[in-house]
Amino acid sequence: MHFTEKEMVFSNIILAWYGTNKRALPWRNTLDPYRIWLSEIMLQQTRVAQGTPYYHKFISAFPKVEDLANADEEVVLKLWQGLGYYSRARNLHATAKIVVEKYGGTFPNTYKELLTLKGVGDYTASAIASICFNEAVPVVDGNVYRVLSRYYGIDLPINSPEGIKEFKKLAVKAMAPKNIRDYNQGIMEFGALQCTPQKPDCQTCPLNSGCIAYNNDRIGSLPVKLKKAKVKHRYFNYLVVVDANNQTLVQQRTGNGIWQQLYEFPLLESDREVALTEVSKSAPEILGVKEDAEVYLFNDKNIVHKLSHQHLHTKFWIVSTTTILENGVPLSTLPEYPVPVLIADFINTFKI
DNA sequence: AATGCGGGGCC
DNA sequence: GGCCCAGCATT
Repeated sequence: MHFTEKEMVFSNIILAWYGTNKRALPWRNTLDPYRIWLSEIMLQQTRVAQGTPYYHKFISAFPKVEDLANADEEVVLKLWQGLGYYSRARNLHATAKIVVEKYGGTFPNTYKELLTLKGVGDYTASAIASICFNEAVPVVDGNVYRVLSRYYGIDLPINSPEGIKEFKKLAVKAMAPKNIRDYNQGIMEFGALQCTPQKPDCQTCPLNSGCIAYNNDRIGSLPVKLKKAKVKHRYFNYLVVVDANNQTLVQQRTGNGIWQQLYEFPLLESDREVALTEVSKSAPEILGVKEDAEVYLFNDKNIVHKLSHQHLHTKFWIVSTTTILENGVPLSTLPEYPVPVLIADFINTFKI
């Protein structure tokens, strides 16, 4: 292996910077693969500040991987509620079961084997392998893309196949294989705290003299990222039925799309807004209640729930019926179901 | 090679 | 309103 001086300088500065600037995060006091894995899954596309409370909740509820494996999926999803990207929770649960059943409760200890686990891709396998087992594999996350693209002046789009390949190669060259555990965490921490997306602190940056972006006034234009698709607008009409026993109906989302396995009220989706008369006409049949049900709109203005690629224009319709629901659940039990934030917010404000 | 998948914080 | 966040799976 050959190291150029530039790469030695880079990794050494990252290591030195990390030594004096690293935060005391809850998963930094352990090398337990279970805890590292849990933290890494939670932090995928998620800020440390948002993920941290969930890490504590999960460690408290499931101290060992066996505890997680033995839990009901619904309990796992309920604890995950609000963190988003719910496939992570389902894959987390599935992987816990595999680790227990196939690996006897001990996580695999190589990048290659870790990569076979559900929800564990190149980044996460590298993170676990390097942090827990000192395997010399570089992590490439959003922070690393930003730091490398700026320091080395690389303008390949970080979300293009070619860019992903090139940055991975560069990451291999730039890393400190003998101190991979600290180097990997260090470059991410550096990206999170010093070389930030907006207004990086270049004045105090220990890498600024060798930083191509900084020295060519290109900080604001690196990294390069291809634009994503436009947001799609959807119109959700939730039918919140209330029967004479204060019961309502909920259902689990199945199939493809958002919020798989989470609960919601019976949903009437349309390509544009619908009026009270239309809802009044169709609600009884959808819900299986008498025609004389009374329908009124709960939220005067649309609630616009924003996801990355979708804006959900939502109305909650209260359907009051004298019918006693066969499959109804007490309104008081609604807080027990794993639901999307859109539904959780409604439940919190809907008090009869 | 593209697209879908959450929610929140910051500007 | 746009961007980004310790990315992954699917097509």
